[in-house]
Parts: sequence; C-alpha cells; structure tokens
Amino acid sequence: MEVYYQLVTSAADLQAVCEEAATLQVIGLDTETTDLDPYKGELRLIQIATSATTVKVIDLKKFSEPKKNPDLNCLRELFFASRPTKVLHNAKFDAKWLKLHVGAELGGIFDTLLGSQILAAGETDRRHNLADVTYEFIGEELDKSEQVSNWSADELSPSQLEYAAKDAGVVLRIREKMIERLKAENLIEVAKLEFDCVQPIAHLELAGIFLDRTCWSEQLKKVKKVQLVVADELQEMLSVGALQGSLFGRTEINLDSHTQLTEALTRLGVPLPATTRQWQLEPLANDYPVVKKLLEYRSIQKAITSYGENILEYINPKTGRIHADFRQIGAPTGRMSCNNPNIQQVPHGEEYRRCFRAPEGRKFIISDYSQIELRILADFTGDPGFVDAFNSGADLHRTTAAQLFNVAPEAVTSDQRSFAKRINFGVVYGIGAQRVSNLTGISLNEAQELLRKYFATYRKLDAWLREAASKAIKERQARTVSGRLARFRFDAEDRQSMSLAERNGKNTPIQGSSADILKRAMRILHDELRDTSACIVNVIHDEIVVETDAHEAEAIAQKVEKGMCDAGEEYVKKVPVKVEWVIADQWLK
DNA sequence: AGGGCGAGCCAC
DNA sequence: AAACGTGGCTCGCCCT
Repeated sequence: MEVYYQLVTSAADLQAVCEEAATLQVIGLDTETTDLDPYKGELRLIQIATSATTVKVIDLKKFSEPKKNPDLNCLRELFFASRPTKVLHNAKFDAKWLKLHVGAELGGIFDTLLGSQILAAGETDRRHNLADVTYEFIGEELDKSEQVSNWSADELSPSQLEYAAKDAGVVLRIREKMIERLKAENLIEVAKLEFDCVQPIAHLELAGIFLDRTCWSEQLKKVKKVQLVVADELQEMLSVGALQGSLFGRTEINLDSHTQLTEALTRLGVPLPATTRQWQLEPLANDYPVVKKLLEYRSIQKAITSYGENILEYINPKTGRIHADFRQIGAPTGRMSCNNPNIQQVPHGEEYRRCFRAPEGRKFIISDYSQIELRILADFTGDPGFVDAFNSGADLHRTTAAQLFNVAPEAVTSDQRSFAKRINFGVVYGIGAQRVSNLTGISLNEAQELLRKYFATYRKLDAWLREAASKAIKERQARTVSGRLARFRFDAEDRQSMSLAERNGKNTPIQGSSADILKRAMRILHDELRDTSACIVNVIHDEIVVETDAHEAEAIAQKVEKGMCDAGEEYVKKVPVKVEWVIADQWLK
C-alpha cells in the first residue's frame, strides 16, 4: 500500500500536525534512532501516522535541544493525553527514547508486539517482529532493509523517509485486525493491562539500578581466594589412583567438564547416579569426601562465573548504573523476564545484594507481596481452611501443620511448620507424592498418606486443582484473573506431556494472576510516583524496589504499600492482600 | 570460529 | 523420572 509522507522541519508545521492529530481517535507512532541504547545514540525521527496512508515525519535534527525546546510542547501534550490512542510496535523502545530525548510520556498506548504475544498465548513457534506480525495480520511483506541504515546523515534519503513512514502507517492497519481477534478471544482486558504497563517498564529501564563496583569486586576477590584452595583440594582428591599422574606430578582434569568429572569419580569407585546434579550427589556427600568437596567447588564456581566481573560491564558509563532489559511478557504465564544482566536472579545472600544500593541522599523501599500466590489460591478455591486463615490473620503454614500432625497450632514445632510450608508451596506447582518424598525424606507411602490427609483437610482446594487439571486437558488452555490466555500443547499418547499440561493447568492461573497483579501495581505506582523523587528500580515477580530521596522515603513507602494492595484487591476479593516493606540503604530486607 | 544444546544452578 | 511451575547465565561439548 502506498504511503504519503510529509517532512516536518519547522515549529509552525509541527504545531499544525499536533492540532490535527489531537482531533483523531488513533494515530500510528514510530521513531528512528542512531543506536539501540538511548543513552548512547540520537533520536532522529518521530513519525506520526494520522491515517494508514498519511504520515508526518518530524526531523528532530531541525529542532535544537528537543528536551527543553518549547516548540515541542504541543508534541508532549499530544503524547501524554490518553486520546488519541498511540499505536506502536514495541512501544517500550520508543517510550524510552521519547522520555529521555524529548521529555515526553506516552498515554493511551496500543502495542502491536504485546498484542501479538497475548494472542499467541504461549505458542513458542510464533515470531513477533513487525515484519512477521504484518504478514500474520494483513498478509503483506514488509521491507525492513532500511532499519539499519545511517540515521545520523545530514539529509535522509527518500527511501529512508519512505521506510520510516511506512512502519508508522502499517501499525494502524494491524491494530484494526488485532482488535477483532482480541475481542474474539476475550483478551481485551489483559491487553489493556499490558499496554498500561509499557510506560512504567520503560521508566524502570531508564532509571536503572546502582551497583557499587568496589563492593562487588571486593566480594569477588574473597570468593576467588577460597575457590583456589577448594579447586586444588578437589584436584588432589580426584587424582588419587590416576595412571599418568605418578611420573609427572598430578593429572589435572577440567573440573567443569561433566565428562572428565564422571570418569574421575567412577575411577574412585563412587557409585554415580544418572547425573551429577546437586540433589543426586547430596546423599553421597557423607560417605565420599570427594563428593562433598565437589559440591563445595560447584557452589563457589557458580558464584564466580554467574555473579563475577561480567556484571560490571553492564554499568552504563553515562549513568553509572545498570539498565537491564525487561521482557514484559517473558513467560507464557505473563511473568516478566530480565536479561543483560538478569537482576531478577541476584543471589539472596547479603554479600551480593548489599552491593546494590541507593546513591547518597537516596533510599530504597523494598516492598513485596506476602504469600500472594497462596492468597490467590485461597481466592480461586474459596477453601475455608485457606480463606479463614488469611482473614483471621493466622499463620497459614502453622494451621496446615497443626492439621497434618494432629496437634494444637501453638504446639507446632518449627520443623513441622517448615514441612507444611513446603507442601503449601508445592501444591501451587502441582506437586506429587514422589516429589514430596524426595523433598522431605519421608517414604513414598508416607508421602502419599500425607497428601491424602492434606487434601482431605482442604477439600475445595483439592476440587479446584482437579478441575484445573482436567480443564487443561479438555480445553487445552487456562486463564488468569485478567483473562490472560495460556494454550497448552500436548500429545495424548505421551503421558509425560499430559501430566505437564495438567500441572500447567494448576500453576498458570496462580502464577499468571500474580503477574497480572504486579503489572497492575506497576501502573498504579507509576502514576502515584510521577511528580515525586521516586522511581521503580527493580521488579522481581512479587517484589518492587523503589528508589527515592531520603527525606520523603516514609511518605513514598505508604504510597507504595497502598498502590500494591489496591492492585491486589482489584483481583483478589475473598482474602486480604498484604504487602510488607522496609526502607533501607541497600537491597536488604 | 561460532551457533545450538544440555547440564547445572541462581531467582521467584 | 526430580512426575514441582516460570525464567536467564555460563560452561563444555558437538556440530557445521
């Protein structure tokens, strides 16, 4: 389809564009930049499609200091308003550039990337780049060859401008088709939830988080010292009885090679299980000192490789902070994922987390939902045991332990409580007797008996889980509280794939609803914190880390707690939603 | 040489 | 067979 573009280079033309756009219900939006990193490159073009075939291309090179330039005020107003709806593909990308380089925030986002992912509902074989989505929804090929062209040239070529204009126009046509499909699949609500979460995540990435380089290096130095000793000890133990070793000193093996390790351990007469995984090796540790040493080595090695110097390379030279990438729909359940680096998987140990800290004069508010998945489960199942425990403020794990062990709640030992806790959490994942047995050390028969008792205590919970499993097979899908859809693929001949689908049927609504609540909370907090010193700097599934000026930390913490509770209570009705927070200098609870 | 994949282990 | 769910990272090994 032919797209007509108008190049906008003057304040007067821009004003006219904004005035026209403001009268519309929907506009297409896209940007062209000279880099992928907004802290590095320049924002060159902003394309506004007033119709699928008419696009205004704003050349920011013709506007000096765009962030402060009053000529762009009309643009900032247009963008911030919830109407017209702004249609973009991967809006997070553009939102970051517009925020940083123009000082603009986008209201009323429709993101065709997220829409495509929502419709795919976890089908992993689907691609979601603009070319693929264009083909999928309107059946046209899209030429992306200019995407990587030189966007810093003084004068852009007609071909570049045409390409730029085309992308902004095509999303309008995709949206028309996409809305039909979202409606047909009952996915409008979840789409809105996701679209509203784009801007908060854009700000989260721009804000980044401060990592104390020195603190991290010092920690690493300590671990490396220990590692040398442990590696040497392990080599020594493994080389006993090696053939070539006697003449030329010790035979060194690669301790990280699974093959070499298996060989060496076998030679030493260690009865190796199928794999050398931690959980399989643990029972052998007492009888074989070499196994114990191996486990020690592994845990140190993990610390050095995964949490070593590499993370320091992610510190942005401009901001001195780490700006990780968050994938808004990272898992089929709707959970976010994070990489480059993954700051959702920093070890819980104090020595690591204390390196993430608030800069001078700032504070962290570390805030998390208390047992949100179990509360969601209580709400879904309406099981009186769960519901009453949460409503009365009782300790659910203690209550469960009392039931399982036939003792009064006050008489529950800490061992019994942690036992019950494991079962309660396990249930969320569709745990079976085998796993209970492995986890707790009781026999398979005892584990079966225990689960019978557990589900006899929580009858409605049992019924809900059974129903969830059978629905997963019958309907091949599940939904969360926001209506998010997850489709399951399995082979009716393959028991393993069937039982996986059943466990997914139980787990997806719970894990996914928790993700829904968190995303809703991010939106609420984004609005609540807009004109304060506070910003969200990390999000870890049920935890939100906010950074704020120290003087208003207490007030901000109150806002955060309220926002998170409100988000939860929009979806969870039968039990209260509880949020716990601390104000701290470091990422420590 | 470098991509793909599995093993192993970190987070929730 | 970890038959307890979702991710990402780093390593060795295999393949082209």
